[in-house]
Amino acid sequence: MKHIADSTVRRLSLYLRFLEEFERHGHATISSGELARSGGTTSAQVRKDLSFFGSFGKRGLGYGVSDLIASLRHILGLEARWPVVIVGAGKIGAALAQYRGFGTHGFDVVGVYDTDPARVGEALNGVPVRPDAQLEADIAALRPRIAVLCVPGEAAQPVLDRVVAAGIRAVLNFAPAALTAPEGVTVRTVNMATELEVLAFALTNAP
Amino acid sequence: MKHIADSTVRRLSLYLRFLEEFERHGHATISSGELARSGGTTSAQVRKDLSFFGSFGKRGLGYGVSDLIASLRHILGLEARWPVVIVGAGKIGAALAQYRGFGTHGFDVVGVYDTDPARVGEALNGVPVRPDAQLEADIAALRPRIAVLCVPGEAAQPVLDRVVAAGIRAVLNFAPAALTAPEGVTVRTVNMATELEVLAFALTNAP
DNA sequence: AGTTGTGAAACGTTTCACAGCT
DNA sequence: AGCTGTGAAACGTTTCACAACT
Repeated sequence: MKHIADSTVRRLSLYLRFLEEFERHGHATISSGELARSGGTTSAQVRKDLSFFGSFGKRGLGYGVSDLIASLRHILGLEARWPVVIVGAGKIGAALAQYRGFGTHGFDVVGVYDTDPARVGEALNGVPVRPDAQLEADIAALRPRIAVLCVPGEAAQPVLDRVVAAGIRAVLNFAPAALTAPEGVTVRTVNMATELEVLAFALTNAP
Repeated sequence: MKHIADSTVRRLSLYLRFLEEFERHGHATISSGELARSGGTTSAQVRKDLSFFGSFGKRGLGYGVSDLIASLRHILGLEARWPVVIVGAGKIGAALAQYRGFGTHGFDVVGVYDTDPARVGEALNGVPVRPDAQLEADIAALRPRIAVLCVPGEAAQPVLDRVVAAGIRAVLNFAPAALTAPEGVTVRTVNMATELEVLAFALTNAP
């Protein structure tokens, strides 16, 4: 398949959110224009994004809401559930482990790991915090496909290396660190400092 | 000034992180190539990013680390501290309020707000949780420039409208909702579901 | 010799505009 | 008549390559 832009995939995810909303409201069809308005983009952009994967609409009518939901779930790889491990049971890790949205969107937290013996044994939303030393064995046994890193900045690269060695190929990093991973491993970093600095820049250079 | 791409601003923030690291290690100068290697980009990209704002290096030598730190802090608007309010003292809001990185990067949490009387009065990292009804009055009094939204999805748009009406022009949104704001208001949304779905897509379409 | 700063070229993404289908 | 799907055009971003400078 032709390479798909990151921005396109992010918009597909957004479209899916709105379609689910539309379905709850009982709408059966939707046009690219309506979808665009919800997502802050244009109708041409919506049609182009979808066109990379096939044609899902009916000319003159628009898209069937539930059909398009099914197509998007297929495209995004959401037909099966994804097991996830969270590494780090500090404030952020614990908050994420208890976030209901994980489960409702098809992701299952199968383990939370921490080096602090005081935190091990605690149960977060039904998932027990396990010793960090167990990480590799559990990845081998439970076969999670995604790791979420919520460790201190200086621990992030070593933990990334460990989960990659254990077979993980997708990582969501909340640690304040820029990470390097081998080819074939996808890492997305959410960095609070960068987000705030982009806002500070916008405010500083406001009209 | 010519419009600066979002991607450029994000990289400038990253460069600043690395330069601070370099300074702690006692390095006095750095070349665009070294900076690029740390940040996962190219030397041409580093030079181009900086060139939008002026010329900060010495040909044949590279950049003075502390000079470039000062320049980047100036460009990003980090010479004064930025007061911030956090709306929502649930798991994520509380975790953020206690995150030390806020303070060390020049942002001061001046208030945390929640509708739940059980949470009001609690102190998070020295900042008391105040009643949601106080939000407008406190924004008027304390003049924060940035609001961080950690409320449930359905509350996000109403809260955004309130903080905008009260004078806020930059918002970091952790609520699972796509928000619309008037011209002149910058909103950045960090959406867990989207981040995970981008990873699921990458895994599904792996080589 | 080494590295910056920057126009020009290459590349990628978004928007346009319309043929084609319902 | 109305809306999709899509090549082509416009636009934006990154990479190249080299003159300018230390």
